[in-house]
Amino acid sequence: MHLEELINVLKKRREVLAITQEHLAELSGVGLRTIKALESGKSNPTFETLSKLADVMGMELKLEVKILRA
Amino acid sequence: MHLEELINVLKKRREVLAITQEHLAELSGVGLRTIKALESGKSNPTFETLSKLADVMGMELKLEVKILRA
DNA sequence: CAAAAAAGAGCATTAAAAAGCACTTTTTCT
DNA sequence: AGAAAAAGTGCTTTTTAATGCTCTTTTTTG
Repeated sequence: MHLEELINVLKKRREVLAITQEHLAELSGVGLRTIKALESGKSNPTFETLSKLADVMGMELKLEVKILRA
Repeated sequence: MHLEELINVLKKRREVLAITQEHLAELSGVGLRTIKALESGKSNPTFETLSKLADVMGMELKLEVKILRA
């Protein structure tokens, strides 16, 4: 999953939960500025930032060996 | 997946592939110092760093909505 | 066991993530 | 259309990730 894709998943999830960037900032403890930069594709977020956002939106980060396809 | 777990997965994968930190650094373009710090749990890696390492070791990062369990 | 290789750690520098503030643009809603 | 809310941007500061170099410790291997 590339960064753009990950960003889209985050945004979509926030949309589904119907919460604002500001509310997400409060819930997650991640700065609003950081969320804005992230969602608008202007940053290379740290694991911790992604983790905080994922946690509070009921998501999880995974690192897996790729499945081989025929 | 928490950071410690992710680190373990990365280390295990490198072990399976039987490559050294140095070789991984060359393959991935991530600095050796960065890999050492990451694997010894002394950093909060960026998405880009994790992505480079995952790519070259045939792994992938995922962000998913958590599955509800009974 | 001794040598070699690999991993980990200290120190310093550079680049950039995170953060807050204020302002603009876009979207939403009445 | 106009108001209000939300999202995005510029600027700045602080913190820290990433990096390289050197050295120590640990692990592997002959």
